[in-house]
Amino acid sequence: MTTLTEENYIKAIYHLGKHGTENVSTNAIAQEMDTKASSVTDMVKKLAEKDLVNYKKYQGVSLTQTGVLTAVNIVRKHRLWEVFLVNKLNFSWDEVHDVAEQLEHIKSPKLIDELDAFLDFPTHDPHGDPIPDKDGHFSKLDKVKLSKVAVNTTCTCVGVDDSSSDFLKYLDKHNIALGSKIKVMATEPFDESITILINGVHLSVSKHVSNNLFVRAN
Amino acid sequence: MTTLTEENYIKAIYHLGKHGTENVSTNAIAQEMDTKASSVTDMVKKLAEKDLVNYKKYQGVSLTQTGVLTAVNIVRKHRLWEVFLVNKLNFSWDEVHDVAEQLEHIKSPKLIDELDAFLDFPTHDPHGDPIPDKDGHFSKLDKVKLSKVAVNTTCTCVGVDDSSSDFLKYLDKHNIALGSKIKVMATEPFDESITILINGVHLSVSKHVSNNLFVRAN
DNA sequence: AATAATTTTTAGATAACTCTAAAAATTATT
DNA sequence: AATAATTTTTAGAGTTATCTAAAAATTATT
Repeated sequence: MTTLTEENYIKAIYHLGKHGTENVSTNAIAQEMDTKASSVTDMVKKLAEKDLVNYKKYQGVSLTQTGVLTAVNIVRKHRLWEVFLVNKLNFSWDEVHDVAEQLEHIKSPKLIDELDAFLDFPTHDPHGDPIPDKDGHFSKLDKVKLSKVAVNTTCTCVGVDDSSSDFLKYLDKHNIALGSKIKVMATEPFDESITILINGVHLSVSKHVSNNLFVRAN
Repeated sequence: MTTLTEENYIKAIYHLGKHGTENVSTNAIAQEMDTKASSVTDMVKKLAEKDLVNYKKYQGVSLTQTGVLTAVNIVRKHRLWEVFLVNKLNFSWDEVHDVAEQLEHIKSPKLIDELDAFLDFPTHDPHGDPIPDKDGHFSKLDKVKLSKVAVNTTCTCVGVDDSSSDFLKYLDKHNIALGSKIKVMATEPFDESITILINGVHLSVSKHVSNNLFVRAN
């Protein structure tokens, strides 16, 4: 059994080291977790004894296979709860994080499987990040910035990078929401704005918008 | 802010001492929490310093006003989560407790208010126990055993006392579920069985059944 | 009312996680 | 390659919550 603290360390190592595969430095973890390097060393030793991380003095840490599995499971829980909060409880995209950080540590396999089914097996969270399935596999389709989508392609809005309330208000105003279908009609090399078709309406959006809106191919 | 452990102690005192008003002995708390009396003394001192309990050496503890409020809030969260698990995630009445024990400690006022609304402001949990509202007020209507209901009265099934799978299967078989309307038709003094009307069907149920089924007047 | 039994508290220790300050190792600079 | 700067680890200590064993207070029994 992993404690709450252990889980948070594993999560940090997972996120800092490209899914836990790369070596992560003690200081990087300390910064991410808002703690001291000496505390990290202590905990990393403990995690190494539990076979959750690979650790050699002064060489940094990476996750073992078990460690990755643990991390992916936490990510799965975190993202499913985010979907629940946004889709069912009227949370906005930028309100969910703190609560999901708490909910992700609830231990009950049945709970998370039933939640998954209740939410209709979502593949991505409200920020457009993929939700791993029960076996830890991620959907192949990755989110991309709208600005990278080729002309004449249709895609689905799956998240934002800039989550400032100004930006979210702008999206609201133009009926751009999670799940909206967007077709890229034309690009304007001059100012890098693009014209999109959304809800049957043509709309010109600036470079800032297309760079901060995540979409997924269909 | 209360820690998880503090919250569990407060909950125990609340349940043992008739909503925290009566004095509770150190040993009783120790037994309830599966810990040692000396640990209880230590924690109770800490809670007293935080003004959550009234404590005089060798005299037992009761909850202060703040303590009761804290306890009621935890009860509210616990019971709302139970409703969620049963009504939305296909948990059975007897599977919910352990998970709800974890979920009740999640800290987010918005979460619990939205959950309340999402569940349509339930007044009772799957065991028939009342859910306090935001201000800590309980519904006046209390659950009673079916055996206490007067002939010719209609009531609603709100919970069970015996939650053995045999009993739950029996209820299932006769279409007795949470929310079922039950009218008491006749009582049989001879073996204390009673005849009820449920889903338009007359059914004779034994003393055991009527003593382990909780209902509420309409 | 004195003694026995029980309950509760205190004292001292342990485990998990954290910290500060100093030492050791690594990396960067000249 | 030697020295400086940085990073990482160790050593020792604090906090929270727990425990065992012994002391103190309360309650029950004779």
